[in-house]
Amino acid sequence: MKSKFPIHKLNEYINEVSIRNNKGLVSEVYSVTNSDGFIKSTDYFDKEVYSKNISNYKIVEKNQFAYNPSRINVGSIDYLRSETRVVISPLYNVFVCKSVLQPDYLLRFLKSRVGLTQVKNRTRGAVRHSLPLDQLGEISIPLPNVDQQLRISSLLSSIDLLLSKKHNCLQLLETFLKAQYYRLFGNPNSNSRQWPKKPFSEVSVNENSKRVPIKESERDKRPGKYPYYGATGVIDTIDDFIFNGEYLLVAEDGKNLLLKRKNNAFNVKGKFWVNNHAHVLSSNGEVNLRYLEFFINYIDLKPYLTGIDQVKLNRENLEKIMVPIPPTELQAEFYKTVVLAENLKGRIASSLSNLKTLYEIACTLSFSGSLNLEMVDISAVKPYTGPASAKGIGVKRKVDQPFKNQALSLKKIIQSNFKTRKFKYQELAELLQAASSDEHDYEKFKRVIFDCLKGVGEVSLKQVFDEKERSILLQVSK
DNA sequence: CGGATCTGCGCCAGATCTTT
DNA sequence: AAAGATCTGGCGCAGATCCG
Repeated sequence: MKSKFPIHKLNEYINEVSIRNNKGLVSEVYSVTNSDGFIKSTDYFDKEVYSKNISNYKIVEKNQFAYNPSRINVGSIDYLRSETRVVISPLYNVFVCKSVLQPDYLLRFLKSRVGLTQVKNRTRGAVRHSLPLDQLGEISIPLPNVDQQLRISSLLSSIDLLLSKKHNCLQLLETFLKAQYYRLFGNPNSNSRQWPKKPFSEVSVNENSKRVPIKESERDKRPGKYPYYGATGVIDTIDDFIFNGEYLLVAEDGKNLLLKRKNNAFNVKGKFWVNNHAHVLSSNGEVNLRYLEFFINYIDLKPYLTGIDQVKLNRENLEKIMVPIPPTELQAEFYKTVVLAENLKGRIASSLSNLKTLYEIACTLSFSGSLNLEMVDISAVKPYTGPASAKGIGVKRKVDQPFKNQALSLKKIIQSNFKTRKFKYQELAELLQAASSDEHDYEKFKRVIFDCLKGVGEVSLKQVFDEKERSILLQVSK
């Protein structure tokens, strides 16, 4: 990895934390997922998936990191942002950063292309690719001073903010369309406007027979520009097409028919391929295809679903659905709104994809140290000031290296300890960086220490090798 | 004995097989 | 061949097993 910043091994700046919930003081159970990071377990899963007894769970505090060793390669890592403590399953590894390494900077690095490559290279195991904490520690990270880290974080998070605002715009448009549908047609479930009804089979042409599933390995051999559709959207691309024109696709199976996290009916135009998980429908002129699409998305499909284990909307049941038929003019009015909204959605989506590219570029340039970050305003940013005390909240199973009081100045620490104190190179590097210096070479340490010891009488400074720690220490003695 | 690591379960979504 | 049923691998977890 190339960078203008000094490169360091991560293990110099992180310490494992393993504090259990033995006293049962923490009841908020979280998970760390690849899509949402830290999230309340019951918000992510439909039911309680965690143990009834959570006394062995690990307690996580604000700014501490947690990751799933078998899932970090797909992004299951995050640091806790909330003020309140939470507990997570003991399978997670929990660690804390020293103050010279800002959590947000570290997270963005580990999720960047160059960070993720290192993560993937260090995982072990054949079936489960697992990354133990000591291997995470072997990762090299470009480490500028705290000020620079904050600027990089701030720059990247401002792009993130724009991305989420664009996502919100897309959501708003969805809400707007639903409101428009209800305004024009009333409630689709109860047919509150009492429009005349026809079965689905009479208002569309089913073209399921033309579908062809192609297995993934085959698709890999046939790369191309045509989208390949599954139950709820594009899942791949391929070198050929079997449909050409405007169609309505309706999911045939999958839990999404109940959960509705994505649309079950969607409009597709142009040349494309469909596997055997979506019904393919074209218009027979009875109703506007787009009206039909939104109708399917807004109604409750539960009465039409079969399958005990695997949820399914088979063709027979789909064709039984009674579709209210509002006047053609109203359908045309709705269609006009849909086209306008989608035009807007398309423009937002393309700027979203540009923004994602921008984020990637900003990431690469930031970590390589080739951006001038003076323009980034960090006056409102509160830097992370190091690990908090975990006293009294649980039982520590593993004793960590005690952290030094960062509030004390380097000079005070050295002066008050000079008689017997030994200083680890790393400890000094940390203190020096905390004092916002980005230099940390051995000669500088000596100068700083001699500076600090001025006026305390005659002292000597020598290097000793610590057998136990297997590292070189600086010893100050009279 | 306690912490680290491995194994397997339930669930999901897409892939593939079986029946009509 | 179409429709439906079953299989498969990935995910996130719990609990068993391993090991110093």
